Amino acid sequence: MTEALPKTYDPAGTEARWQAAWEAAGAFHPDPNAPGEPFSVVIPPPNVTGSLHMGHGFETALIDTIVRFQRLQGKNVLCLPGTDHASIAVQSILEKQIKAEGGSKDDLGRDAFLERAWAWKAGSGGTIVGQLRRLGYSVDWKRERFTLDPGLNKAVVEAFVRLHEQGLIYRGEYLVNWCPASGSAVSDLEVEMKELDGHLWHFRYPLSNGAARDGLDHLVVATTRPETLLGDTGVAVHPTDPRYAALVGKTITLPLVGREIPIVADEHVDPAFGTGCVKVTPAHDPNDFAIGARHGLPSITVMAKDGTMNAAAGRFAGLDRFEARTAVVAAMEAEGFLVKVEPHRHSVPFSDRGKVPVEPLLSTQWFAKAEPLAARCREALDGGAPRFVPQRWQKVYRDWLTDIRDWCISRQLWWGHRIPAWFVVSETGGVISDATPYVVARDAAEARAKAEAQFGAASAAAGRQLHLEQDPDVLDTWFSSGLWPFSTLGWPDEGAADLATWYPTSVLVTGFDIIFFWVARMTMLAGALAPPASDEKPEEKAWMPFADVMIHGLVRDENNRKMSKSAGNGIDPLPLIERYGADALRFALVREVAGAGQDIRLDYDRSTGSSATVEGARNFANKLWNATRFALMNLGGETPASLGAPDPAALTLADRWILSRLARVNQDTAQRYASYGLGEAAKGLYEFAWNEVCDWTIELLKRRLNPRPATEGAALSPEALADQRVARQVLAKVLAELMVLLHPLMPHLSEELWHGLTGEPEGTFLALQPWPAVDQASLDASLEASFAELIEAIRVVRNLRAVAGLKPSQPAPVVFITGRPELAAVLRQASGDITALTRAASVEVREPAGSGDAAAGERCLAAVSGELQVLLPIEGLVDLGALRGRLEKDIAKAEKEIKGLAGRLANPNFAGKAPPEVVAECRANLAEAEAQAALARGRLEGLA
RNA sequence: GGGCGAUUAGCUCAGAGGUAGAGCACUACCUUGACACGGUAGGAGUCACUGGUUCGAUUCCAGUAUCGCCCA
Repeated sequence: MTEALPKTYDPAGTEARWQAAWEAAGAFHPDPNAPGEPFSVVIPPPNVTGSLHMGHGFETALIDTIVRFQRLQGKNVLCLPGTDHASIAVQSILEKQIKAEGGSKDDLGRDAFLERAWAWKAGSGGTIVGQLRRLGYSVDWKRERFTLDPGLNKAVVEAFVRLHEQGLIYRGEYLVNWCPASGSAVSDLEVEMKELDGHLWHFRYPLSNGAARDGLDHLVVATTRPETLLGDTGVAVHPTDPRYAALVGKTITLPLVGREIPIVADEHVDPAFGTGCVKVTPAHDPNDFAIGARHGLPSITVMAKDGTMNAAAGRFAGLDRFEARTAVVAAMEAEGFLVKVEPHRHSVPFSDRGKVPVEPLLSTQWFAKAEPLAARCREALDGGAPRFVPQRWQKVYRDWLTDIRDWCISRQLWWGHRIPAWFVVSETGGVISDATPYVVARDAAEARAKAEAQFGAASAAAGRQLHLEQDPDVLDTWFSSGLWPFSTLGWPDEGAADLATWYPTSVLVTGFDIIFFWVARMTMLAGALAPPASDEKPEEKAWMPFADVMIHGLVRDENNRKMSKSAGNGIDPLPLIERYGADALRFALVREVAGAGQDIRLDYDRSTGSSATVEGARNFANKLWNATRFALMNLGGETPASLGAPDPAALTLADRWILSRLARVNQDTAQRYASYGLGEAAKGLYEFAWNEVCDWTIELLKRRLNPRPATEGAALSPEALADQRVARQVLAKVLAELMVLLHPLMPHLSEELWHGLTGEPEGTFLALQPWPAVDQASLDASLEASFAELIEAIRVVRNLRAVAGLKPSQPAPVVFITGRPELAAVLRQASGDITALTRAASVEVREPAGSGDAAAGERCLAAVSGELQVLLPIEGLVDLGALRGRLEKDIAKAEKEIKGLAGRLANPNFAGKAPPEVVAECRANLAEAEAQAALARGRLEGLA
């Protein structure tokens, strides 16, 4: 890249080239035995059915920025990618396919179905993994994992067996969330409440045998789900409700069914809702289930697992649950039991995956006991582990871990980790029922051995031969995801090198919507299973799967709506990457994230496919490209290494300024990256690179990089050549170091430009370089302040020229008047720079001549900034009106300031109570504002 | 019902107890030997509302309103 670069940066080719080079070189495939402090991140695995959306893009940008920074810090970094097997999602895709072909999964059978599922996975599954590469993700692709991999299956089985041994997994009959669409139980977390407009039906329930109390021969119950009344086994009222006190203990004859059911008193009933009487259907409602348990009411299930009514529903058997609702209401009305119907808005639980209302259903499932697991996590949190960034999310995590309910982990599906439990079906006549004994084991052989030990003798005595059948169900996908932080590193092999080196991991980066799914379940499972603490790691924290949890917000669409597949409002990152480059997209997303944990809105024009935000980042990339292009045209073929460090004595004011700024930005940026202040890091670098490096430093260096001999054609003086070399040294150092600082955010561009600047060979990577040491000797705050004054002076001159209407090409003499010797010195020292940047015909710096500056009478352009007067003594070209306007504005501004400051100082409380340095500063500002106003007034009069 | 977050320039967002910033958009000028995906200059805000604390509040506290999210 020594030839002149094209004028515009073209990201596509560059990005593809470096991605290929990194991967080919195995640049991100770490050795667990390599030196360097371990730093590890396991990426929350995206769903294997998914394709890349902006949320992944965003999370990837964050994670990759973090791990690239840590790599530059010399850490032994592992970033491990993968996908999860998404039981329900994959199974529903396949079932749809099979149905379209006219078959069913049951025709196919389990083995053929699974074969087909793996074929699907090999084909269209995991496209997302390929798409992630387009972002330049510095993960170790050789360690890529899938939650159904054999190794991970081993971990899942081991985890199940151990948790069962510890009594943390049990089997039982409880009300679970049944998703009729997928034909499986789902966990509480996979249920989403939706507000829907429904009805509240009021039904008359007659007391048994025509009995009447206090003139009442019936109760009125209100329900949103009439079809469940077929399963009612009681009616409940509040114990203190005087209306019904006399009826408690009596019975009701259930309409349509004729069952006699008791009236019970229960605290749970809200006397103010409806009539204050509720029907109790323990088999179809979680609250009723609890009431039923408290009062010993039986549970009658009236629905089958496909959402139709079963035989217990009598004449309604076979109807779909929604048809049954209509039919039951009609029958109640016909028989005179319908009192009234009111419109009613209520929450209906929906299955996340199936998109249909879930049915609370009594069924036998496997559960993980949550409380003991959660308790250990809460204790760890009291000790500060894990550390949440931003901290407020830890409350969400803690609240969820408090009053937690048991986790239903079995799924009636085929695609997934089959539950390692074997039923001893020979004990129950070949069928699996709630009463069938079982053993939990690592494989069939172990199961048989355990069964022999437990049941062999009794069976033999009864003349039976032991027969085992494995539970057909699989485990919740999240159960395997919950093991991800250690199952991917080789657990349960506790001697695995990866596990020893990189567990616990350093940070988990994920969205707040996933705190329960991943964060909490990972910590809970780790609490029971993770490898024991090693000597170096404090006991109480060693099992915690990650030290830090960085929570990010969601990416929203241009209308601030959550992007979702069903709403169809997702913004596809891939076209944006093609259009602007992966670096631009990454930078844009990270730069927007300064308010950590806050949602970000990505502007996007759907008609053109453009995004101003990403375009801005692309422009920034192009700016860096051109700055480097400029450098390559001006470094005379030299590199930072061949040029060496500049002699401090030879540096100009501007040189020392930019080197001080560079050191400071290096320091700040490293601190921000390390503490997850990624947005701030991006913003800081953007401002530094564009404003300080490009707008000022490069402009100031131009003259020195291309010195003009005193006379046309003459040789350059030795001084000019020496200064040119200093200018080259400064430019090369600043740009090359800037590329390192930017690398975590814009890996491809920085890699490309760093190679251009340093001339390093292809096989060397910026990605693996050490972070440059902060040059402490260069830090100089007072110098930075002086330089800011110089910049201000130049701006005043430019403003004056613009206000007066001078053509940019027209030279004009510049006179500075200031009473501050140190400012005068800076201006004199920089007069060459001022000439270059303001088209000055000449630059003169002088002190105010006594009271009422003699120059005041001169007819010239004038402006006042603080204690600095700037004059442009020229005749005939002046827009006097505009100039007066400018001065009047200066005066007004100064007067406003004077008013405010004087008012404050006049308040005796201020002088008495405010800190002395604030008062002093206030006085100084007032003096300066007064001086400025006086000078500007003098100038204005001089114009008259 | 409980909790959390947001409300600052036309738009998207920073910010901090001492009189407000950036990017985009806008206006004027500039095809200047890195870059028009650029440069220079400029205009633009009662910091949602009401109280309180304070010498001083846009910033801290309380309440209100609107929007969004989580939990029940």
